[in-house]
Amino acid sequence: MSENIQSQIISLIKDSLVELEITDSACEELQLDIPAETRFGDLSANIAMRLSKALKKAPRDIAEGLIKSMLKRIDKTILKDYIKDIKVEGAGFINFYFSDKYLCEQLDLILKKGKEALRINLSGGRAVLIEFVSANPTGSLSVAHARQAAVGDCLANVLDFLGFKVKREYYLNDEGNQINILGKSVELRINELIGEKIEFPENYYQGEYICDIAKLAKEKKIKTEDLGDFAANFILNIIKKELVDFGVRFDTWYSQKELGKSGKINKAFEYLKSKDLLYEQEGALWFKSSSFGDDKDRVVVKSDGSQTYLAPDIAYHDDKYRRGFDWLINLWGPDHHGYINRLKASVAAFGRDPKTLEIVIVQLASIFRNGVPVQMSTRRGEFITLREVLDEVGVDAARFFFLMRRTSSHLDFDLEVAKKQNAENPVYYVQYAHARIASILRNGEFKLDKDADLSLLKEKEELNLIKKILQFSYIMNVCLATQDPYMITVYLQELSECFHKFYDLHRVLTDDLALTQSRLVLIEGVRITIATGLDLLGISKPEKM
RNA sequence: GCGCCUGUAGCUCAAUUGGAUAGAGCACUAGCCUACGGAGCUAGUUGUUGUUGGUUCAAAUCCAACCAGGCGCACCA
Repeated sequence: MSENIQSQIISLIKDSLVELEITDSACEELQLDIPAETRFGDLSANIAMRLSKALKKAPRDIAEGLIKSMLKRIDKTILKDYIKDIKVEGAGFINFYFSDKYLCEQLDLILKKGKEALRINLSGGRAVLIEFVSANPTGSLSVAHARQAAVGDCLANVLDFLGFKVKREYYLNDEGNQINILGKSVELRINELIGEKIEFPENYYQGEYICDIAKLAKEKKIKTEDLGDFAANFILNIIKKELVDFGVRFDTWYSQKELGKSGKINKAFEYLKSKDLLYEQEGALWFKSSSFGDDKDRVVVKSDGSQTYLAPDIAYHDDKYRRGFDWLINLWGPDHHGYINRLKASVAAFGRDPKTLEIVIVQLASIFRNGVPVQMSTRRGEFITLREVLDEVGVDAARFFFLMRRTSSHLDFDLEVAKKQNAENPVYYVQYAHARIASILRNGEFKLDKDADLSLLKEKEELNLIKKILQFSYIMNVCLATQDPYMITVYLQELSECFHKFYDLHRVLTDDLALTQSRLVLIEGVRITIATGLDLLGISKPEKM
């Protein structure tokens, strides 16, 4: 749906409100919705209902008055050719009906400009940094990380499509407690290899991979004090490979160790001290986060002199802004939600608007096999990994399934369903539509003619298909507003359904040359839209299956 | 105890961020191949939206309380 026609309609309504001398706060935020059902038109305004109380008039009467005023003026505007009808329906909705001419022009635009016609710039020139996954380099990526990777990558694609300057970043926790324990875990396994009898503590890393790293470290004669770094580096390379194989790339890998060396943490502390936001108590150094909405103040330097995780994080997020980003998006697992307030407090402490830091909590995914939950235990190192899911169902199905549900909702991922090649599996349903169109376009007889007469498209299914295509930009708006790309998967299933229905009722390739050419244009428009959506999801768009 | 998330058809989930008769798929039943890909389509059945109040012209959606499930609540990361 072009932004243009929406704003045209909104100014038409506004002019009518002025003419009728209606003023109310409700008039300020005029908004158009896409009705749930096509029989209620193509765009709908609820302004009459919202004005009802203030004006002490029935919504339908207000709507009638507005429509009368609009119809009087519409001939002088560009909408004359694009709006077929304006009707009051239901409780007082004002429904706008597109003309066939409008639909044809929009389809024509998509054919001539390709996916560029679907693009709208909503960025306002903003630069956004999306930080996601950021898993500690102490083991393979889990399915929880996998979902974060899929959501973050897709969200970045969407924001990029909408004109934002987007960078993807992985914060690398390459020093501290976890790395020390990792090093000690490897050290113990080496001792075991030498033949010593060991007791392996429960909080050490249990996985088989620790033994593999121990063997390698022993061969390479890595010094004991370097074992942590060696293991972390080794595992990081595994993680990088897993992400590449999942189709997720990062622009920057931000090392915590480097951050520590840079002196930026001390500088951040100095700033906070100058604002009187740090104080000592019981031998520890505290950040006055409660002054900025946190439940209580937080320790940044422990009484033993070491830093908590918050210390580098404060400097890290200050640094993100200093690098020129005006919007930060962090994707976190649900176990970190208690951390949101203190980090936002740190942003506010530097005089920045905490709203420019968006924390997206990505809920967990549960893995099922034929409806039976697959048990996971991170402690024993026996969890299902991204690698296992990829090996079993492939990139396309894995990405689609991780993106199929609202990000804030739990997700049930059934490995057997993801492998099925039928209608139960939505990724195949969508890809099948794309392949089917590609197959028709490949026919040896008719070529795509960009100047086809689109006014021949008159069937209900044909017009519905165009209308569905035009909803694409609306979906983009919702993804931006919610910072959640999942709706693309829902939309693509709906668009594919519209296509399959059309396909079943109407032949594309017929004896009627003109009609054939217009229908070829129609399905190419559908193909471009599906392809654009699949690109955003990071899923292949097969010509054949 | 406090905080966050969730609760919609037998199952998995939608519902255009407060709109019109709450919709899809699976499953079940009955149909559609001398047709561009049947990996598809058509028709039928399925509801006290966890409960009770409140706000609103309008509530699955917002607010309050309660019920049930998940996850947090460190001088761990």
